[in-house]
Amino acid sequence: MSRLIQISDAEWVVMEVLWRSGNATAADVIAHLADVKTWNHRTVRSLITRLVEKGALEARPAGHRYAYRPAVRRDKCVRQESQSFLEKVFAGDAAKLLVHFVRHAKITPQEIERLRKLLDEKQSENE
Amino acid sequence: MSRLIQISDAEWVVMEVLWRSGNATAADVIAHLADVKTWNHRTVRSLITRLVEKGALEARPAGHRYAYRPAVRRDKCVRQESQSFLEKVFAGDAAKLLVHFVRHAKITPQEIERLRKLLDEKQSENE
DNA sequence: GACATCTGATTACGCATGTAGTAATACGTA
DNA sequence: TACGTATTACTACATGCGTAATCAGATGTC
Repeated sequence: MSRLIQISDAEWVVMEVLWRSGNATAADVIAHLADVKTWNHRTVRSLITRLVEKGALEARPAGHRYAYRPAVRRDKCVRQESQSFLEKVFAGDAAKLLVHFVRHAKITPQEIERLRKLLDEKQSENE
Repeated sequence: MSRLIQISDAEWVVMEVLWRSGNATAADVIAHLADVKTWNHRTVRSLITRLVEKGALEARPAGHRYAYRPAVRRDKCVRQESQSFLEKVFAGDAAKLLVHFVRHAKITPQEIERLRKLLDEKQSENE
């Protein structure tokens, strides 16, 4: 029964702050984003409001303002975004996607090693 | 000077047809999509028109109608889409993305083998 | 040649998104 | 207590997107 929540690019940036801090006021979020984005503080508040309407954030009264916190788990949203990207661009074929990123992405030798191990695990699961 | 062209989900489906056939009339595209999508033919024509406006398709007169063909390479669009997805969801960290998909995706043993080889190549490039 | 049909051009329309502005209210400070 | 300030609520507005409809001209068909 898990409703599908679409989180836009700009909203995602806000969610990242909340996923990291777990709990914050609008002012906190605005402060965190000041380094990263040139958004007007009203813009950030609008994004927060929309995220609450969408059910991605939860607003609890805290004094005369709200404390916001995520109402959806990050990993779930990541899976959902990943899935729709996979379907749009690689026709649902994860192997093609992996080939693409292995080819075009910058990866360190350590990361390559890590991936190799993951592939091993994956293979043993299959057996 | 390569302009950034945004191709929406629905438009991408149309582009796939043109990338495959290389050259087609609107009627051809509509026919190809009939199996896959329930779109009204007017919808498909609208999408084609928008793609021409965006510069993603090229329309050449062919008799009393147009023949359309891609004006942008698929691999370039794939890279662009991949890059923005990577940045949105994995903060630009390709290794994290790869870990995610290796973990969550269905991959056959053959594909795992293929990826292993690609990692080998990648590693030797690094040296 | 008359009429149905195909095509492209133009228009529509509601919802999402990026990016705020304004109004109302509560608070803290001089 | 008066006033500037923070906060939320509501409103705005252009653009993009999904999904067509309408209009006008070219074509094929009987």
